[in-house]
Amino acid sequence: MSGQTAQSISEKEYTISDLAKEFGITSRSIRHYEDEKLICPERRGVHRIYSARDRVRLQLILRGKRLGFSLAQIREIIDLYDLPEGKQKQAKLLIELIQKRRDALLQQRKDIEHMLKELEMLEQKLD
Amino acid sequence: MSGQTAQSISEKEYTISDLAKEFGITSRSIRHYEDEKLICPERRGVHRIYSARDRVRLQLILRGKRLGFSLAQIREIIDLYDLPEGKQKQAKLLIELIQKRRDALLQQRKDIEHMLKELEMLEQKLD
DNA sequence: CCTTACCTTTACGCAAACGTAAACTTGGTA
DNA sequence: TACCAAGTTTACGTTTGCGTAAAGGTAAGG
Repeated sequence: MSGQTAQSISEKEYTISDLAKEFGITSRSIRHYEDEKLICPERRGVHRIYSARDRVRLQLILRGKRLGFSLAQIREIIDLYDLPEGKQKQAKLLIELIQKRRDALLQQRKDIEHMLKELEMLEQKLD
Repeated sequence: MSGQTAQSISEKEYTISDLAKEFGITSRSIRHYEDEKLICPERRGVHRIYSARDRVRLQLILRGKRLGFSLAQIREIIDLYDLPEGKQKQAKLLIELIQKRRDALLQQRKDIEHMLKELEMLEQKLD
């Protein structure tokens, strides 16, 4: 076990390779996401310590990647979640962003339905 | 109108810029897909002539792109559609491929549902 | 024949997203 | 205390997916 000595449960901590292994990526990738300001773990000395919250961020990043977003786009989206709870001044701008995002996702969902049907037909053709 | 003189209807032909305009991409991209063996239009002299079938291929390519596949992956998928109607010898191998493809798509669909819900919540937060 | 609009190939350029090697620090274990 | 696995930074290399000239061929109209 790594990074688990004696701390309040549910406030888990992770090393970079903990997360790398869990999500099947390299440490290099995770550091790269940090370079690109997508995640910013605590430092204990020089070592990176990832919180449960950081882990969730990483999940969001990977989900975004699976959906074909660029890291820059993913950062935009993630930043939406981190509104200081009071800064709704730019709400209108954000709504537009969200709208666009949703349109793209709905298109993707259509694309997926299409492909699934076509794969199904292909499979039947192969009997 | 371009590339439309007097030919049997439903056997339409398209120039490269016809398709580029229709799908909102550049001719350069289409030629690039050809370089990568994703599409292979007829040549009339030196000019490319795209059939209705080619058009469909291009649609498949773009759909694949929207889904985040690489051109190489898209070629694999497209090649599945072009089985010489008799070569089901490797059917088993193909079924595996299809299975994997479907799993990835189902995962993506989940991802999209996730994101759509979260975007919905975000939007409500901004009232 | 000349212009104009569109097509062609060739080839170098570039940003994104890491891979990879080098060279060093750190913290737990023998 | 000496060691070793795992962490760190720095920096250059690689692949993918086109962009973007450069330099010219082609087809139709005037």
